[in-house]
Amino acid sequence: MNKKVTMLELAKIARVDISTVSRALNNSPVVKESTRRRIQRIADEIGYAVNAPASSLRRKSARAIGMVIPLDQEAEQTMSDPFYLEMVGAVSQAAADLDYDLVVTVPRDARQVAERRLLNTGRADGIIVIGQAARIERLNELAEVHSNFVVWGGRIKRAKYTTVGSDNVKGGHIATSHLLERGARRILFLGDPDLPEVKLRYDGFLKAQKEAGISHDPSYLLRMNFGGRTTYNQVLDFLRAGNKIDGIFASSDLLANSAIHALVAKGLSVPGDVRVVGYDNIGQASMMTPPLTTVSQNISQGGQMMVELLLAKLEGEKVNSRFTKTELIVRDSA
Amino acid sequence: MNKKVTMLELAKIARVDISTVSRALNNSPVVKESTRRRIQRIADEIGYAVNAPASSLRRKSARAIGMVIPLDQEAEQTMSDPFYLEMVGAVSQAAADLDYDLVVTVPRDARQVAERRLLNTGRADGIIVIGQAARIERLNELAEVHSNFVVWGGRIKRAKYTTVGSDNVKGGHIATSHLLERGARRILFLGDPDLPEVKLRYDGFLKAQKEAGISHDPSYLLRMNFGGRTTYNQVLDFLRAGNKIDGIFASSDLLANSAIHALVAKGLSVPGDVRVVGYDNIGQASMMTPPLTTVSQNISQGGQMMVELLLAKLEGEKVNSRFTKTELIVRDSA
DNA sequence: ATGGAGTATACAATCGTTTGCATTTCATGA
DNA sequence: TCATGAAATGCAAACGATTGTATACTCCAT
Repeated sequence: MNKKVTMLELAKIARVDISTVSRALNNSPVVKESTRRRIQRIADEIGYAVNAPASSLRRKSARAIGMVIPLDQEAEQTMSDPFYLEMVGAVSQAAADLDYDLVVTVPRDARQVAERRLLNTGRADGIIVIGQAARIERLNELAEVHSNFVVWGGRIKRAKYTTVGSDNVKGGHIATSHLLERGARRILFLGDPDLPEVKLRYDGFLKAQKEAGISHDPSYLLRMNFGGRTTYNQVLDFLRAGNKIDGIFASSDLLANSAIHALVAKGLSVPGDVRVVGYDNIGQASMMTPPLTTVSQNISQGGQMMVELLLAKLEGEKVNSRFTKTELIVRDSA
Repeated sequence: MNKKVTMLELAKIARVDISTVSRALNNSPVVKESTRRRIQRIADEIGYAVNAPASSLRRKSARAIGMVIPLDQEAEQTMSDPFYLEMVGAVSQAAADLDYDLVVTVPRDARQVAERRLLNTGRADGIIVIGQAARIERLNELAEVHSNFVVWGGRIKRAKYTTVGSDNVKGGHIATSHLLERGARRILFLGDPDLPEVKLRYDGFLKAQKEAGISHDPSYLLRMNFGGRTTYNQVLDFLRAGNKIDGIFASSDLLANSAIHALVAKGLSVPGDVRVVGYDNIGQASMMTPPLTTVSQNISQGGQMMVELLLAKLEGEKVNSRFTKTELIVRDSA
């Protein structure tokens, strides 16, 4: 049904050797400019496109990068965080700019070794892994065999691989300072400090208050996972217990949204009575109604950095910095 | 750095011909069971994995399906809708189950012909396109050249390709009935009826009210795009203008969330004074605090259906039904 | 004219699998 | 023991591109 044009046919039409066609299409400087253009024109006319598998086989490079999005146990929850899709988009575009395709894998359970498979089968030249959470050891193992992968996530001492992410301590610091500058003194923290990234944000949270000379009540911390299924009730209970707050730093925008709902339900106004700052700057944040003040992770920049770093590694460059920071910005809604 | 084990080496170790190895790994019935197991064991030991490009070249099949997520102009907005990522996850898993990889492309502008490229280069055997919105004509053109693609979206008369999606009219009907059954009489619709899917939901919305003998005031429709950047203010203005409502049917969960914020800001309680129903059942909905009542599209099932349908087409089966419906469920928060 | 330095193109090997066909191995019955 | 068919394995030709090396072609200086 589908006519498969091969390079050989194209060569015949152009009355040159197939090797010349190949060089022409790959912009080799040795082919004369006029021939190159002629060949290119014919290619467009007959709708020829280089066969990827053949090219990959010969080149020993798939011109594709793999992306692994682990979901661990709480598949549903993690999945629903818009952050991930924004990252897929950012990486896809950055890859496309460099003429690479993106092979996405969403391993069902963490035990799978999706990364290894992608690399060993030669389907991808390198891998981008989103999030390390509970997989640090596994990634360390992988690092001993393959070096061509980059991980999105916070900087972790014992990680033996290249990481890209924002400076979470700084992010927590910025968010908290934002609240302090606006007069908040009794700030509640939302998130699970057992998660590495959240822990760092919490550190920044504490640091900012210490610097400002504010004494922080350690009970002003509500542990909850990223999903936020329980956030609403937890916050409500916290308020009902008589705790007074004038600020909330939520470790994700999802949690912030839920928290705002709870505050309003309790008759508090945002940001009148309580100021709320989120984290991530998922695209939704800016349209969240009212817009949410959040710490931006510049996801698009992060995706681009990961792709560039990965390709640099593939080309054998020594990537000296093991950790690269993306920009952080407070997007204020006020 | 990376030792590349080839099938030939594996064959030597196993002291058989490379062709036997190939057949063994592909579970050909002609190789003796004992040899098959022996070869498999050795393969595991030395960590051999079939080289994908070579296999694809020879087989003339990439064992990969492409997924195109068009973002049109309002890239940001569309992108932030969690629906898309859930779909990526669903398709990825369905594909993985059938041993296919997933190549994701997020074309920057709608003018690109990402689908064609993926197919022509042989990088993907078939394509899944998410959303048709403004691209119906382009997809119709594509359909004349390639038949191996499936589109997610509402059923549209002039579409000449295979579509999978939920029954949007029915969905709108279900949502509206849900509100009516609970006593709502003055229901506001949120969404842009210029979008095909939304139009159908609106039709269902009208139909349900007509059946119930409720006269619907056509001014109870706030046009807004999926992004929902303006939803909060639009709803607030609508209320301030003195319009009374006791129900809202939002054509997406994002809009519903914004609407709830606006209602609460106006001093109305949800669902006490106004009942709100969303659409999509993005994972977030159930944890949206308070949980949102929404019409579920069963995204996971939808993704699976698309993959199965696509593979059936690839195998030449005549896919008779041009439109396949996924299940619809009202997830009630009450 | 002719040699030589470039420049442009052609030849042919190769990448790692899969698969049609030929060949060997094996068990079985005569 | 040997022919015989079936079962298991081996041989070799693809698949469609890329690339090192060899050849042909230009153009100019002698």
